[in-house]
Amino acid sequence: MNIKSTILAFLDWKDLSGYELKKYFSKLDFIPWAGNNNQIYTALISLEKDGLVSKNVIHSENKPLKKIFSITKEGNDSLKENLLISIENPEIINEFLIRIALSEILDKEEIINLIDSYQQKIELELKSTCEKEKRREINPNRSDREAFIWDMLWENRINFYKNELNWLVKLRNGITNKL
Amino acid sequence: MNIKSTILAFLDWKDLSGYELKKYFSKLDFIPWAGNNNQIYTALISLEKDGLVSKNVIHSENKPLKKIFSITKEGNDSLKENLLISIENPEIINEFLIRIALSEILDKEEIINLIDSYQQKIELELKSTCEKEKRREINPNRSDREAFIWDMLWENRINFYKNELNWLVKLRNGITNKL
DNA sequence: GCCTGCATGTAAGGCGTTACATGATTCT
DNA sequence: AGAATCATGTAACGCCTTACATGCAGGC
Repeated sequence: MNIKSTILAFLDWKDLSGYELKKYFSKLDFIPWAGNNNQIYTALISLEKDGLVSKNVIHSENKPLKKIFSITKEGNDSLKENLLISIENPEIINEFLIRIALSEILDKEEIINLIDSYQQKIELELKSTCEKEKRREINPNRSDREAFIWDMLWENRINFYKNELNWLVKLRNGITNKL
Repeated sequence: MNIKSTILAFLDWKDLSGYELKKYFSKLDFIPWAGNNNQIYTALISLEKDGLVSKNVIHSENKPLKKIFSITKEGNDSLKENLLISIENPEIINEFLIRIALSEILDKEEIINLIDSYQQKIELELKSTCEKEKRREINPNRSDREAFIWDMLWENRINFYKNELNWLVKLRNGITNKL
């Protein structure tokens, strides 16, 4: 799944402008290209060139011009194809793990401080994700199945943070008791 | 934590060549720059230029030349500084989540197939990580504390996969019962 | 008067991967 | 004889982020 297929899938839900896509992406935790307009605008140009989306320029009074994109038949075929091929493994880049892996040089207090600040960060993330889940600002909600899947997406992320916090307690206790 | 600090931390453990660093990185799941020699070799050149590491070229008989790098006093200071500043949040890029988020276009069977192939992938990853944990090929083991931390690193990754599998069961059941 | 939001886009650069290139030795 | 491992490095490219650039409208 690259950014182009993701844009196609959103346009399959409803017609959107680059600006709207950017906003949506930044509000959904499971989408990695958060708030990056360069990629979104250039992807849209490329998708249009390939005939996978069509553009409709809207001039409203008292409003800046807006370019609304729609998915085409070819775009739909391309999306379906990309959804079904080659699943990649999840990429977890947790720089905290690298840090404590290499922390032999630090003394006990410094490591405990590191753990505590990471824990605070995760608690904040958990809180923020829970709030987003409650608000559910963006939600296609086209079927029971889709609603269920989107609930499960939030649950996945929330579980991750909760598990991380449990693991941190064990880590902190272990280190406190050593030496 | 960037690749330079990570290299410094390994050299703080023991003197290593670029080739050895590359091998170590590829065997440790928590290090993201797996098996990328370009970055390692160029980082070493840059670290040497900045005086953070020193180089020792070894010509053994019947063996290719080997450039062994050691950490300097300045490198040690830089490492300690970098270990203590600015923790980043974990980055989780799970393209499977994007896929099912956008899967309204697919029929039930196709989604179930997607879930099953992702589950198989995670099971394989879990198995592979468990094997690596048992072997513990790379393990500085300089203190009880460090040994404990490295055990916890493996546990962190293994927990992630197990939680993902539990979540997948719930997801699959939910979708099976819908429609 | 200033900040935020709407709305478009471009430029520069960093980070990371894949592939290329070379050459010796050791294992099968 | 051929494959794998040891060991070094370079080139090209793609992905992604940050910053820059513009302009209007509405709220404080």
